[in-house]
Amino acid sequence: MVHYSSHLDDAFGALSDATRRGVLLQLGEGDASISTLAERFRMTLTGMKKHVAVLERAGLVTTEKVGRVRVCRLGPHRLDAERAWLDGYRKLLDERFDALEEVVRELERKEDDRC
Amino acid sequence: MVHYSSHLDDAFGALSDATRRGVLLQLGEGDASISTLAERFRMTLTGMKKHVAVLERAGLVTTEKVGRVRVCRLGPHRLDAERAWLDGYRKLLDERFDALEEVVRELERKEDDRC
DNA sequence: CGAATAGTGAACCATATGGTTCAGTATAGG
DNA sequence: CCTATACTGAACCATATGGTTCACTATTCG
Repeated sequence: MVHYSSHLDDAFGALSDATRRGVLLQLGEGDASISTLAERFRMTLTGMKKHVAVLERAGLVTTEKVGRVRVCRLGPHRLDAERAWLDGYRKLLDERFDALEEVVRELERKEDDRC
Repeated sequence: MVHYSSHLDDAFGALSDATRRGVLLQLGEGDASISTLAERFRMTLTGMKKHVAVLERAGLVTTEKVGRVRVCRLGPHRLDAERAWLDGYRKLLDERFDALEEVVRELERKEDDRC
């Protein structure tokens, strides 16, 4: 079964791992090589390379091979769409909550009528 | 290898699938049964139940068995921590960008001195 | 040149997703 | 009571994660 992953899928998926979130914060301090990242997160080069690949696919990180070193830096993705989704969801929750409140008020009003 | 998943892991993981995001938006319109959701997203009951289980583990959905129907509704999780993470990341990006600008300005100043 | 360093790729392993089918259980309703 | 409905659980399948080791390549540097 082929899986068509959207931008949101990739980004949220990339953020769903503590190591990858840590790598992003680390790269915020400055560019780093695979080795540096691997050492800091106590992992093999190969393991870290896979994480970087996931981040790269999501557009969160770009890499460039300089000599024998692969330099990793933060990519252009600012997670705007993801933030927008969360905002929309919060608005939805608020509306839903308001609707429930309305129902409660309605019930209370009827209750008052009965008395 | 035991995997200790954090709250952020679970939430971002739950959001990394279009069907699950759709289910959340759908539940924003009102509570729904597994059958209703399965039909709307053209999936078997079993498949939908698994998605709901993931959303439930993330605290985004709560369910209640009423007779033979399992009613799904939006849970208490407002994704505040996830939004905060995205905000922090954006701030990090801005700071990093500012730092790069500073470097560029510095280089330009030296260039001017040389001339 | 030769050795140490940095990365790469294949292979392997365990678990989680994202689905399915199929066989069962529980309940609503005539 | 009987049947249709709604869900549940086990089993299965393919792919993605999250790791590892090991063999290999490419580069730097003395």
